[in-house]
Amino acid sequence: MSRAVGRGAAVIEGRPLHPFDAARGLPRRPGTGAASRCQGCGARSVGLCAPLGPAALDDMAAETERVAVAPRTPLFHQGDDASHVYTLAEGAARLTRVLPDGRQAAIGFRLAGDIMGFTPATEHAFGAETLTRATICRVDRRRLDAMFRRHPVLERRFLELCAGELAATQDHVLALGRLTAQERVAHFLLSLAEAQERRGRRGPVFDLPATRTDIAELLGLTLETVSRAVSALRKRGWIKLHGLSAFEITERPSLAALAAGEGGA
Amino acid sequence: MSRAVGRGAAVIEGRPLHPFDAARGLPRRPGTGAASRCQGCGARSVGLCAPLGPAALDDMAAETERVAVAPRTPLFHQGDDASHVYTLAEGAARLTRVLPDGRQAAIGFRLAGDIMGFTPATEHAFGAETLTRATICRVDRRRLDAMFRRHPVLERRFLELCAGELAATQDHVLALGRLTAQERVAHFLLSLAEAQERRGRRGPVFDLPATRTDIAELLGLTLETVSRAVSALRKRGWIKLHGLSAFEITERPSLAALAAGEGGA
DNA sequence: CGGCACTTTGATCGTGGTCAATAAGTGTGG
DNA sequence: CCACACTTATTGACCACGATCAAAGTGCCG
Repeated sequence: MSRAVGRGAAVIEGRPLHPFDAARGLPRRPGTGAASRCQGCGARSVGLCAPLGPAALDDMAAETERVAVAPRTPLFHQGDDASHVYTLAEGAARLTRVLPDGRQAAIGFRLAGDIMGFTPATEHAFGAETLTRATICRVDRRRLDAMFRRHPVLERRFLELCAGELAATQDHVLALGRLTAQERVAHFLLSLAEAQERRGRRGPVFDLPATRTDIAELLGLTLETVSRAVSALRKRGWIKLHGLSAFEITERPSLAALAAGEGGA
Repeated sequence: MSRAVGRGAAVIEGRPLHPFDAARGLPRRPGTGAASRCQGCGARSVGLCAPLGPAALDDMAAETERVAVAPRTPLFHQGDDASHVYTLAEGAARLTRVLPDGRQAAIGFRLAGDIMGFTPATEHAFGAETLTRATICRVDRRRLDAMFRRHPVLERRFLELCAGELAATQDHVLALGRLTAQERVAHFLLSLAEAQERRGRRGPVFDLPATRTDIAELLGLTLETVSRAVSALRKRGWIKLHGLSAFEITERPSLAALAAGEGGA
């Protein structure tokens, strides 16, 4: 339907990154062993391929394209043919929907190991774009169906991931419907920190792979309100900022209580 | 964790309805043919058992308890053991979450054919309660896993339903995050009408199986705001009310435009 | 017909949105 | 390495939508 990426290939650190649609032309390197194996999912407990054995992993890798993508690059748009399913191997991305009048909302953020764009429908109900530099695994939808037949455990895994996403999205509904601006921001920071901890991040400082505008679009607020809420949390001494793209939680219990809505309305 | 139902069995039309936990003591009538078959799911395109053949349906029926439930009856609570999966065969229900301070939000409404309470986690992340009189099919989680092995198509069906719920929930996120009160109410009425049409309802009048408070808790508003929004739509001549539990859409295009957010807010 | 739950409508208040100006952080070229 | 340009964040002043508090109205049941 729409071109996912502009003309010129983005360049970072002197190495050309593949704007996503260019990957269409890449030679699919069929299973040549460990080198082609999808590290991003195979290596972790969060990923799609977590339950697969080595042989199945190689089979999977043969069906998968692995591509580096520049920050702020659309992977697919709302309304596009749902011809592929994506796994985020590294980096951060967000899923967005647009209203006819141009208002935009982010449905959720995705980190390494998360799947994106899996749907039984024929077209994507939302768009996806990277927030940071990222590595993406892409599988053709029809090849994936064939994989399901060869490795039934994979279908079970999809079901688990899908149910997990559903739970996360329901949590988001609760936050949007019932939490105040400051509570939502606390909730967001905390869940971002927890997601990074689940992925093995150590130490007190977490990545903040999003601008105030990104956060606002996720939380149903404006960028000014997000900024005010962050400032308030900082002044209370509950969080600390390190530059623009990192933060630290200094009073987790207080932040958690606020995020859970224990402030009394 | 918590008792789902109070002591006395609710009685409607002189016939005792089973408060849900009482069903635990009911004899499970194993597959005695068509009479025990789960009509609620087997008969429609929306249900869990839609893709099953007659033999598989009987097998399924043997594993399923079918129970009539009174209006406003909790089926399970947030935090309960996720020991069963439920299908709504008739009637309407809602899924709710509560915050520690007592604020309550509805995650979504469910109509005939929808599944409730399916999760890979060990406990329910939300509670479910009927809005109207309803008929529920209940399957033990472990028996369901066994069913998955006997009828792989069933797992695929669960995946589809799960993905469908995810899409609906994401839509809800968009509505909560970006639509005004009136737009949300328009969106709600329209999607309720569409859900009933998908289930075969004919004619211009739709059930409204929810009070203003129910709708408010679903849309992240107060009951007064919902009432005002409904009145406004009525005064514009876009909808009509028929008593307290039915409504009619008289200007669908206008309502749809509003619900989609084309008002340029 | 009476009682009750739900709904509607009104008046006032507060959170967060909007518009606007300043400050901090980041990247680039001299 | 510093200066400049640009992006992103912060803070302030004001306003509007929806929340809150309160009272009257309507439909539904016994």
